[in-house]
Amino acid sequence: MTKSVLEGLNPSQKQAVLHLDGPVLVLAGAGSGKTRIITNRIAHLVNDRDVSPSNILAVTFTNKAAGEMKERVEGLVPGTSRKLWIGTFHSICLRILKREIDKLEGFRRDFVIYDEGDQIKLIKECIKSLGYNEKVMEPKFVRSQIDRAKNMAIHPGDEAPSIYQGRVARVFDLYQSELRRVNALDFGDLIAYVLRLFEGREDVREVYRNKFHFILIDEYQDTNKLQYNFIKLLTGERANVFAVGDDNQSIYGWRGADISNILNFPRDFENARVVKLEQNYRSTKIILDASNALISKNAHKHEKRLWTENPGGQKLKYYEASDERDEAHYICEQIRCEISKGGLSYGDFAVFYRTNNQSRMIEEELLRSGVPYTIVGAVGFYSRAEIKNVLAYLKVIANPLDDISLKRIINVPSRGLGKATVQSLEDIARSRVVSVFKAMDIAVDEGIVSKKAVNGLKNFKALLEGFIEYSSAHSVGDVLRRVLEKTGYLETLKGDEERLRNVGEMLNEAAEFSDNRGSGSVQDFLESVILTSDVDNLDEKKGTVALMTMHCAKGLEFPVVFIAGMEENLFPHIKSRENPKQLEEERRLFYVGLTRAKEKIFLTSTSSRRFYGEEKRSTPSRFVAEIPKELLVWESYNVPSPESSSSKGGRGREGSLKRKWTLPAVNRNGVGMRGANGKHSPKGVSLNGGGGLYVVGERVEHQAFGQGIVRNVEGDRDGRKVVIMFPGMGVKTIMETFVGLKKV
DNA sequence: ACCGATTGAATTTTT
DNA sequence: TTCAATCGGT
Repeated sequence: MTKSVLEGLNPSQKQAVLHLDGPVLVLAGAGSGKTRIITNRIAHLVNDRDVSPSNILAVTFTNKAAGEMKERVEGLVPGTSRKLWIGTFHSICLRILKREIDKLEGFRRDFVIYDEGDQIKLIKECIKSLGYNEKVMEPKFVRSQIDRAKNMAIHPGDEAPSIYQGRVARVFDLYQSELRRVNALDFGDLIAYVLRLFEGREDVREVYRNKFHFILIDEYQDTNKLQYNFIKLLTGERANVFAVGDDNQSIYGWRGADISNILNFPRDFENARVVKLEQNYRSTKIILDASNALISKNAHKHEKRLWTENPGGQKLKYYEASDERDEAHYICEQIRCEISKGGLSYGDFAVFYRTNNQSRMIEEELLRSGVPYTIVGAVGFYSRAEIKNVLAYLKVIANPLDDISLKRIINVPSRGLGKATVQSLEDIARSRVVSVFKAMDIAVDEGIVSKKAVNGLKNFKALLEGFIEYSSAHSVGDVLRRVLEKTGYLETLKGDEERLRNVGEMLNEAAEFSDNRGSGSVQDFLESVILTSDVDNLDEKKGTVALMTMHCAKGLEFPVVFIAGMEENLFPHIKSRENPKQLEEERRLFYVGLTRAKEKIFLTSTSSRRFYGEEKRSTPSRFVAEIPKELLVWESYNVPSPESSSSKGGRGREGSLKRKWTLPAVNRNGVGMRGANGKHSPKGVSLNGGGGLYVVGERVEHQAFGQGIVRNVEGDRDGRKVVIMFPGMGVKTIMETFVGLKKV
């Protein structure tokens, strides 16, 4: 037995690693060392049980996780990682399809993958050509419906109840055949077609069943029906499934993840063994207690209690800012403050938020104070128009049947091929059942379009054919460089620094891709671009503060974590308010955020936030109140030291900002007073202490409003009133003597 | 066919 | 607020 495989593992971990044949569900709480379990188990299989690495399939949630796992396995058993199959469901299925898809009728191996934007464009066309009104049937909505259906393994023709009938189903149907016509697959198809292949071709299925004797799946709580079917079909009788997950971290319900996969595992797989990993090695006791308390508010979960031997640590800090700028500034100051204490570097910090748009202000503030940061995800690099254009060129080069991409670039840069020309091309394509690419020839030969357009079409077609020819013998980097040269696209971007930079960045990436992988074809590059998420590129060793949504944060850990925007209607998000199930998912999301932290957590909210240009009042999230009060410290209003705000370039806007800072911003809660005199108070409590029954910061319970937190005490001793913030219900002012009010 | 200007819609979360 | 789509004039 290889010693290193079991070294330092606790009994449950050992049990999981050593398990023999048959299904296992490892319920691995946050920070319980699940990655280690998976990698060590792989090592154990290979080293001690003579399993060939090529007979092992490991499914991870992100490419990043796959890469890390590969590395760790390689460290344990050198030489194995190359033969292992490790990757996301999507990348694994892509790998299978690239070998097998021509066994499905009407598919070719040189297909491209459509991203969300492509999907929407195609769906829009389908809606139009079916004669539906796209104002009524929103393409975006239809897309999400189709996506959902796919994730639930529903086919267009299926007799499914509800929304999948009727017009959406008709669009779905047409969309699928259009995808096939243009030789493209969407995300869901990657998995769905593998399934179809396995179902329809026993010989193919047997090849993979015989190959993958052992299947390990990480983040099992976030698998959907489609993925479940894939696993089921692949394991067959053998059922050597090793599923690792934590139902408390299921946060992708909206994407079709089916929490019942993990909840029903013991029923789905006969004789399944369940191993619980309940010891947390990541966080301080206080962080763990807070997380446990929070998640206990959820009804649906496996019973599991995380514990730790780690020391207590520091209480969570909560700061209520006046607005986003204040919030961002607070975060900035805290980071600088922690750094100045020594021992930590910028890379040890992460700032999480619910929605991507929240990153703006925080980014600005970090920039202003010179704190290095990395934003993960934001407004996707790949969703910018200039990048999409460049990618569209590559897509057409890889797959000339791709009408959507072709139409996108036909007049970029402008070459006299406008709406009318495109319309005639589409007419030709439809009537003769050919691609738009082909239709260009026909239009030229038969002179169906204007003289000017004929010329433009000729040139454009020749240009593309030149690229295609060139790409057969050159790597993406070269191809892209040539595209930019010959089309003169860069010239049209002149003056727009940012766009130029983006395209330059894209070119770098393509060149790098070619270098790293010897050949690096256009198709390979496109696949990597579309299947690679932003988190995959996050480098913790870079030494920068990481900014990301809590969804992105899954699987990561940081010594110090900030969670911004702890406000009702933002987190929990307004759209998940009505549905208790969705509310529970929001709570799990918060749980994920909290459990990323090793040492310190800062929570922040604002009392007013701008939405689309409009300022809206906001109240603290109910989740804040769900953290036991003895684990939470209310931070007072925290005025920045004079140097820090004035030394940074005093450009126009900042003047007014500074004034904001010197105002006792939130007078009504009394906390602002202390801050205004420049003194930092570690606790924003007990300011009015001594006199009345209630003190600021204290937790109270109202017979009707439930639990709340005292924000201020007003009036004199004859008629003292308490101002209380009830999470989710707002701020109320109540007589101190009211009988329905008591301390908690 | 092209350009600029006006209007309107959008904010969950992502492989 | 910011972006994209649409409109109308040239």
